[in-house]
Amino acid sequence: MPEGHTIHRLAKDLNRSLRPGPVQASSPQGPFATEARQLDGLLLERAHAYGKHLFLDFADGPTVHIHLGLIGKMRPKEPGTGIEGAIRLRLESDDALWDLTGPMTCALIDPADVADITASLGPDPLRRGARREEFVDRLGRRSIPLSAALLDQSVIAGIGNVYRSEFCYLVGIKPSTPAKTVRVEAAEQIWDLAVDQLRLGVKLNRIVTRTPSEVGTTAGRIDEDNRLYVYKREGEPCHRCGTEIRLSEIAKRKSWHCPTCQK
DNA sequence: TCTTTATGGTGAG
DNA sequence: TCACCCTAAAGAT
Repeated sequence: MPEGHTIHRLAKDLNRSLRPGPVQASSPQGPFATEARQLDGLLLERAHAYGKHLFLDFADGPTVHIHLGLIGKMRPKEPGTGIEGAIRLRLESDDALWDLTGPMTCALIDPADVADITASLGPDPLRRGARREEFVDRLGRRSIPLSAALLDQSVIAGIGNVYRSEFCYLVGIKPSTPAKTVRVEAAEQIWDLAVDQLRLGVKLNRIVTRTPSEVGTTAGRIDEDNRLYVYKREGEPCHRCGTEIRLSEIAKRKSWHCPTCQK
């Protein structure tokens, strides 16, 4: 479930559980075996995230660049767990074990590569120093639909298909609205939303856009089927006005909105 | 036991 | 614009 919040949360968890190491690295699946051997036994300097990109810096060694893509997962396992599934990279310390499966990217890179990657990205609302004006400016230059621009990682880094629909709903704008016609105040509102929502996403390790009182909890647990306003809810009534939520396709991905609440 | 879907992105034409 | 990459769980039959 990889949008930006997932990757930043991963970086946090990896820092906490694998640092400083030394870290044992292996690639049970095979394709990354040579690279894993290069990492084996090194100290993890730090894990950090930029948008949906995860970087693991090893002391006196390379950086591992991981992008989970649509189906990739990096999951903690109980130390001693056997090999199940197609594990591209396994990282182990004395008391932690992480398995990476199905990543779009898993490669060894150097600092220049890291710079190239981050330079290609728009501001990341989860990073300190990210500038709202930068986002507003980049959004204002795009004639594509707002919902498409929010998916464009060079406009804003870390937003994915869930957040884009939810943000359009929360600001009350139809997803197909050309990005450049969105008022500056609304663009600023979207950025502020992104900062708040992704931070909450990191904290909860899941996307929850509805307010706590709306979501409801059972014994302190979040009601999983009640976390979002529009995503994957086509045909169901809007939580606010009751109108049926509509599904459309924008930028080759599904997009949901309420035709009444979003004009 | 199939087929489909998924919170993503690249490269060729 | 399209084909394609990666994996696993959910849904359909």
